[in-house]
Amino acid sequence: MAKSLTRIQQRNRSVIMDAGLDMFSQHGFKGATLDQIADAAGLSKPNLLYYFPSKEAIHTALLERLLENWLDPLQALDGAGDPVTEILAYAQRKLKMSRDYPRESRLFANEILQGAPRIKDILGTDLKQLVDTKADIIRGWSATNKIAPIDPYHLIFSIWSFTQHYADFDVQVRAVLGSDDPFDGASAFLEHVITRILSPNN
Amino acid sequence: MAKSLTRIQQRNRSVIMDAGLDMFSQHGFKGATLDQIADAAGLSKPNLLYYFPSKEAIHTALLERLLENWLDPLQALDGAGDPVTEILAYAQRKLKMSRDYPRESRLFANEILQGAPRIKDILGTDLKQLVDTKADIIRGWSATNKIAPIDPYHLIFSIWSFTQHYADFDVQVRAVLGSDDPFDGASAFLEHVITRILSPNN
DNA sequence: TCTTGATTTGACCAAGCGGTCAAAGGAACG
DNA sequence: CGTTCCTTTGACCGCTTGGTCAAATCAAGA
Repeated sequence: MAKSLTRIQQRNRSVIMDAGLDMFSQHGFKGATLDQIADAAGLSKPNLLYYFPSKEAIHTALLERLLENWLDPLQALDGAGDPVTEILAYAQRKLKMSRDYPRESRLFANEILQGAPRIKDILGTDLKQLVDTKADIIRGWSATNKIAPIDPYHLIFSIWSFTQHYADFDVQVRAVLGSDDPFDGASAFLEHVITRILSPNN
Repeated sequence: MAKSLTRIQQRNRSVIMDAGLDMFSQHGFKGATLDQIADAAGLSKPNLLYYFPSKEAIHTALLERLLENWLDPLQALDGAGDPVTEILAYAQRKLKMSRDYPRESRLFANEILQGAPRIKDILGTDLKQLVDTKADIIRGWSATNKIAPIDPYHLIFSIWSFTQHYADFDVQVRAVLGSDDPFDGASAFLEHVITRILSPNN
């Protein structure tokens, strides 16, 4: 199926999705126009619609591709590993995603901000199930005193919010810090805070 | 000046701004339409434009009103108070704003996500200056060992991101937690984490 | 070279959009 | 009751937008 695509088709679909990601992540779904996307992709608008049947289709394709990898960092959290190391590594993976894929993060943020009309069901099923599973693991670690007692759900929310903040609120962060790369500082802060919160000595 | 407004003018401007806040915070600037806003306000579109000269004007008025109070919680952080108490109280004030004014938070989030085209200058001046001032205070507390050493900027970012998360990503939070009110849990988490991070015993 | 299917485009369309305007309807006050 | 100013509206306009279509161009194999 996927192999039946021409080289030209592969290239153009890829170029279009990249241009669409630029526009949708920056202007939101309604704010982005097909003309902008076509222009950014270096194609005419009818030509763009030869590869994707509609604006909606581009957006859907982007969202689907995003969701394939969006949960990977949390999925990789290993209940058999060292608790503090695992949670810290998870947070760092998430921060790295904000650094390497800020557009994807903003695409996701736009979708959630608008009430997640296209992925609300996934949030309530796949995402909730995954978080429940990992929260159980963390709760277990707390119960056996391998980490300090803590609410696992809000811990996960705090990791999400903090790491995504550097992608979604990039402009604000750089306005305050003076446009130096904030990620190294964020990474160090993350390590310091998480180890301090979770270390079970008391 | 402001007193020269009729009762009807006051009421309608207020109703329009409320409807505009609903729409802009949910759909973004481009995603919201004058017809939607007029409809939500219970007015005809020309009537709406009798009170505000343009869609842009409604949006600007909302942003200006927002910015009047947006920085208050941080402004109130008192360098003469007890360090941990002050920072914790600041975070709780910020969380309360997410609880009481989620639409304002989302309006702000939309603006920042899109690159802050209308308030970027404020971020680099007023906001930066305020943050610098308060960061100095926090750094001072760290230096004199009244709180544990910590990067004040990323501490502030973490408070922003965590507290605003419950307004901006409300749908996701409720999808995971099952639509129970998340704010009490968030508040307890905040208190626990901040005291633990900042307590200078070591 | 010819044919076939993939690719590209200029011209076009209908709907939705922000915004205008002249005229009608109300409210307050003498 | 009449005047004046505030308020409201239906009809309309020009522009942008997502999307269509027939025709032109191109690529590749027989």
